[in-house]
Amino acid sequence: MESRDRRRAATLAEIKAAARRLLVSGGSAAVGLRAVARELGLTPPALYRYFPSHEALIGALIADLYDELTAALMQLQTTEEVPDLGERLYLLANGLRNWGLAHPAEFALLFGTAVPTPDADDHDETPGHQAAMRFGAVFKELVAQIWHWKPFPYPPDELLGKELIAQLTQESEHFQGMPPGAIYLSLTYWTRLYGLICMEVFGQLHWVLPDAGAYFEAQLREIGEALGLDCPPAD
Amino acid sequence: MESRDRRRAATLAEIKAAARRLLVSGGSAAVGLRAVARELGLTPPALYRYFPSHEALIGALIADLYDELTAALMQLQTTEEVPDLGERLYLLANGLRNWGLAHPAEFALLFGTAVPTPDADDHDETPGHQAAMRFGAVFKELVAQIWHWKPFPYPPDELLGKELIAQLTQESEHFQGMPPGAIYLSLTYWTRLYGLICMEVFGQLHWVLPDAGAYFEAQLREIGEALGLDCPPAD
DNA sequence: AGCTTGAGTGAACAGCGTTAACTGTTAACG
DNA sequence: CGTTAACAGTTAACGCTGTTCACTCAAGCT
Repeated sequence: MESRDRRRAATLAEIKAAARRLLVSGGSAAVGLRAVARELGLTPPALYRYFPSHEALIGALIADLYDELTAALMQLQTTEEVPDLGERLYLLANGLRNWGLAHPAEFALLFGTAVPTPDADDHDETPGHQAAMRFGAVFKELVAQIWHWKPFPYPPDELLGKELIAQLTQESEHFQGMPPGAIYLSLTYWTRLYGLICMEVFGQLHWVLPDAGAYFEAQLREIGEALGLDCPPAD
Repeated sequence: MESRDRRRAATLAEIKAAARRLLVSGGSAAVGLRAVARELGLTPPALYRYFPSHEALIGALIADLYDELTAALMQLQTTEEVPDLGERLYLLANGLRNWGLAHPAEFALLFGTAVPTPDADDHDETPGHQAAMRFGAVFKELVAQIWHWKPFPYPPDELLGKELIAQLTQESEHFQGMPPGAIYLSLTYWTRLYGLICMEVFGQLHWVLPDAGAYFEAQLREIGEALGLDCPPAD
């Protein structure tokens, strides 16, 4: 005798499972309210008992995917107990890339063209945004750990400019007290990694590199060395 | 007495103008066949005299925007006659960023989530893709000019790895005979610039930097120096 | 047992891209 | 000059979308 709440939770999970199935097979455009309902043998209005709108359904799916990705990356760090934090970062970076390559549709939903809408006042308190923050924290915390474990040399303040230093100093508390120059390098790592993976997954590197694997490796070595981590050689 | 062809060309231009107006005011989702027709005081099927489908209309709009961006960047290089090629690259990079920040909706249409569809066989011979190639050539040619003007030091082959060197060597003819290491650095420049601008325009940097201008400047200096260009100091 | 809650349905609305058949106007040709 | 063919544009309709409202019916709680 399934309790009513359990039944509800079960169908809710089925809905999101069907939504994801459609996402994988046909891209984000294929995950429509009616299509999801069709997948479950329900009529479209039935889904409104579970989500207030189509957008909310997509939002929940996004949040789930973020959490799944976050969990996968955290597990990647902890299963094989790697003491070297630099190697952990390497695993993390490759984990994100592999996830993106293995799940391009999901990746596109999470990281493709996020905020073109300039509606400022509604602070993103959506579950998707919060899950994105949790995801970002994985990298942020590991980089901060690396800094406190083996502080890496960072560019002198004169090179970054007063204004940037001021902005980065303001973020110091969110980076566990790292100095602005170190935050700059961390941000550079994230920026380059993110851009690289997006370009590869979205196929914007095909015109010059059919297989960007080797390029990614080289870039990863470069930005790893910038953080004072000794990386494995190329060949 | 307007010739028939002229009238046709005029309405065709009006259609694309209306489409762009809708794009700017409401994002790419607002650019619908019926909305465009409404904007011109026409009925939706009338547009099928000018475009075989909604997708084709969007494609033409994309091609136009690419060409406009390309023209703006090329003009930026030639109006003020700057002999220093490094400064030209700097102007180009800033020009692309400024265009993206000034026209976020258009930028998103061009560079947001381009190729999630894994349909391989239909070689992209669409006007949009061709215009994108023309756009990319602007950067590619300038970087090649810089190389032949003042060859910059590039990482030794051992650092990049045999496979990457092999891939880059294959692209040497498309880069005016540049050695693989130099192509690698050029690619790095483009990759970092592109990723940086996308992240800023799409608002994925807001959570750490409300105004990414100073960060962009610093990054530009960094990648410029990697190409042997002496950049203006920070403050 | 009776009342309430809630999941699900059917019908409907507005909007979307697209097609077919049809109406004028306009340019071209014998 | 008059005929004809091409062409811009319309109306009506199809199937699709997200969404709302009124309704049914079974399960749960008191």
